[in-house]
Amino acid sequence: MVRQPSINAQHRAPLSTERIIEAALRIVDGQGLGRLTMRRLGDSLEVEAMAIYHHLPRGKEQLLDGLVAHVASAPADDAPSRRWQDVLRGWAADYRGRLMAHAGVLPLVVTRRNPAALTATVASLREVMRRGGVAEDAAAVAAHALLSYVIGHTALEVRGTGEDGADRAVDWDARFQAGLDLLLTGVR
Amino acid sequence: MVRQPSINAQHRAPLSTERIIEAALRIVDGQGLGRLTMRRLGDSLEVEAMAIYHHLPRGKEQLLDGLVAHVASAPADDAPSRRWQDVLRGWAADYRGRLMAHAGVLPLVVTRRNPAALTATVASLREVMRRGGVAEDAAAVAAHALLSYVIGHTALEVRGTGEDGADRAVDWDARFQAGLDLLLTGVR
DNA sequence: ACCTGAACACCGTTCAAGT
DNA sequence: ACCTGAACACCGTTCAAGT
Repeated sequence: MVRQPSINAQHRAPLSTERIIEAALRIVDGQGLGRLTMRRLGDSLEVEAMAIYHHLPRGKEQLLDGLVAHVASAPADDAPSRRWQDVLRGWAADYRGRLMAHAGVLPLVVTRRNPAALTATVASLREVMRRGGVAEDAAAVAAHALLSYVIGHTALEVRGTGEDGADRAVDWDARFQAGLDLLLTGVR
Repeated sequence: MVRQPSINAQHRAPLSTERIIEAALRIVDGQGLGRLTMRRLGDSLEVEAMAIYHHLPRGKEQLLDGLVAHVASAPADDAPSRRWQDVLRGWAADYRGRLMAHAGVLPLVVTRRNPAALTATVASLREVMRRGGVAEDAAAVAAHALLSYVIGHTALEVRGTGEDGADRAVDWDARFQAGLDLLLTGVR
């Protein structure tokens, strides 16, 4: 008889860092960070948990770093035709949406020691302002303040921190925009 | 023979929620959030881990909520003699110091569903501005933006996200102040 | 090279029992 | 009322082994 490859291994996309991160993100988004487990992650990839270590030798640490990199690294794309204020407003809206869509990784974004992702993002903001004619120092300050604001706002929004008294609900979209304007109008 | 109380139980301060939270904070500050364990916490209180459940029936969830409440609930104290801008500047400096001193709980502050602590804080900021003559809506927006900025900034600072290029180090104090001014000068 | 299976040292939490 | 001890179901990770 001709040898048959095992059914399990057949036509199964081979494991890759990319696929692992995506599966992990799916678990975090769907069930929360607390349920992201090496064993559960293995299950969802139809593989034993230990197979993951072949692709991520540093284990769960590396997995979490990968999630941060995947979510938090989103530089502004500078279109020369638009005013820098509008470019930053567009970026801020996108970034907020991104963080809200993956709220489970927010605690990781906030404390993982993974400079690369956020540093690239903050650098892109600074560059947008520089090209728009903002002075070096002011651009550096505003870039940091802007990213800080967006991250902090998302943290408050995701927790629903904001009843004005007890009954009046918060219009998060409006509040986000208003706070953003507060910041941007100060920049020269 | 007269009965002797057991040596272990003698002259030992009885367990209390307060003492448990403080011990937990000591572990988080000294060793990091990842090393906060019910068993280790028990050890540091010279008690079996399971004794903690008598005071915190909801277990570790309740413990983490307690840490957030302890660290994140720090309203501004309004001194009528000072300008509201200076009151907020003082509060911001304190709050930043507080979060930096307990950086390990930052991920909890950012995502735990515990409105009370942050809501009280944001309400106090709004009140300071209201009494300073800022309009209702503007005060609500600015209060949220201010807390968002301070939390976000601390998150970036604690991670050291900010090399301007590769070599130039960031003066976090100066940057924090400058970003704060950016925000406050926009408020009327 | 890539994955598995068994094993180890640890978790959070329950439950019955002690005082 | 307050704490203990044993137990349970789960973790992350190692290591030798399979193909």
